[in-house]
Amino acid sequence: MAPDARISRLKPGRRTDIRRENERVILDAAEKVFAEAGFGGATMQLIADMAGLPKANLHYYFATKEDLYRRVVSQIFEIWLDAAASFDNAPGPVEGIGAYVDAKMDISRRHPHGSKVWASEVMHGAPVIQDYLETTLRDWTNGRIAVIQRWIDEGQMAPVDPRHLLYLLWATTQHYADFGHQVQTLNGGKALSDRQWAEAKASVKQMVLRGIGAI
Amino acid sequence: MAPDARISRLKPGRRTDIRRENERVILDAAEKVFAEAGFGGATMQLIADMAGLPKANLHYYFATKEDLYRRVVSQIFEIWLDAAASFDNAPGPVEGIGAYVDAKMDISRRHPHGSKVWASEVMHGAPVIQDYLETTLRDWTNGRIAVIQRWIDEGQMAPVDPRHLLYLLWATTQHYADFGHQVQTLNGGKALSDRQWAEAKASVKQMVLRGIGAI
DNA sequence: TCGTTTCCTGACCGTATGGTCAAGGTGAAG
DNA sequence: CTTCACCTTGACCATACGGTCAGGAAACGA
Repeated sequence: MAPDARISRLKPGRRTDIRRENERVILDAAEKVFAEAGFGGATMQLIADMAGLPKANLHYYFATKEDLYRRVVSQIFEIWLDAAASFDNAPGPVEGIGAYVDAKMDISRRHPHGSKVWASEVMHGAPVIQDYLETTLRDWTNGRIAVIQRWIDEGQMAPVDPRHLLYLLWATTQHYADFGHQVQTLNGGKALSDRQWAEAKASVKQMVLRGIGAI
Repeated sequence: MAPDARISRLKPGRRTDIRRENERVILDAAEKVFAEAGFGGATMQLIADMAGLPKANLHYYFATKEDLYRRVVSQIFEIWLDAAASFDNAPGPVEGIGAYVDAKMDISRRHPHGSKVWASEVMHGAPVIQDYLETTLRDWTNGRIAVIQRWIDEGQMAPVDPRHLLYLLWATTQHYADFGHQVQTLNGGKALSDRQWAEAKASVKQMVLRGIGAI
């Protein structure tokens, strides 16, 4: 309201830190709760408890449950896109797809909650991120299909349907996050060790690269 | 109460039909609603509307929401196990895994709701079917691992880790159900045609069988 | 110190949900 | 027809949920 010629730039002071830190804490808690209980099963009270804040405080930073959920999903999509970059600038499928599998497996290990929220969102018909699917994801997919097709044309891999290859990659790498509980149960109830994660990566890469005739 | 020497066996009369039919209608509606909204997001009212029955009638057949959910999940597990039979009595991986992929892809197409409910259940930590995971699923998995290992020992396929092969199979085939909305969006918003389903099956089988060195 | 903005939170509210119940309807056996 | 077990359902209840709000505390700038 007060007219001021100078653009008042926010110096990173304590106030800013408070907001940023609280938003981070709430988003982390929300991601976990949404992943474990689903959107419908999650309650603001549960998220508040997980974040160690009063429920009313959540509504100070995020107007509604939907807003909070939207932010969580967007955050995941960003991570997803970052991994997608591993695909680019690779001379061939061995490097490109190999790096992509590595990146996606790392995400499954480091962000299992996020992966579950994403899966849940898509399974329920993508009510929140439908526009992302139709724009960003579609464009990214078409771009990658072109790259794969080029590799095929160059004789670097067998002529498989690029689309179904991408689905196989997405499905398999995300399985270790989304179905992590099942994987763990079948692993004697113990979470995969560093060694087992490395073996999983290697196995997936071997099967995929061999499956497309790249090795 | 009335003492009767003869065991009064229920002849399949109209009464029995009513119960069976209503339970079927309710279970079908519940499967759909649970798949679309998740357990927490599903409401008995929604299921009742979908089934075309008053809500109170649902509670006549199923005491609680949890009971209804439990029945839905069990039903899915049965279908899942039936498909697993495709694996057996195959002379080698081409026939065995080929048939298994076919069966699982068919399930993804015919029972997408069931697949989503199962996925959701596992993602949320399998609160209801944890015992199934630890008994039936674990036994089935170990049995199949033995079969795959035998094929490897016989030189019918490359020495891949059987466990990760199973995960790849589960993940990929179920992807077409669980992420069906995403697949459809990337297919121009149209559901896969008969032809496209056949192509998907063929692509998956080709990549997998080649990936394990069976073809 | 004072004024202003931002942050915090206990108490509260309207609504929707899972579940109950009592009263009535219905099919079929005797 | 009578009887009885089974089925049906509108009305109701306690609870839990998302969201609001007023009033106070804390963090700045001047």
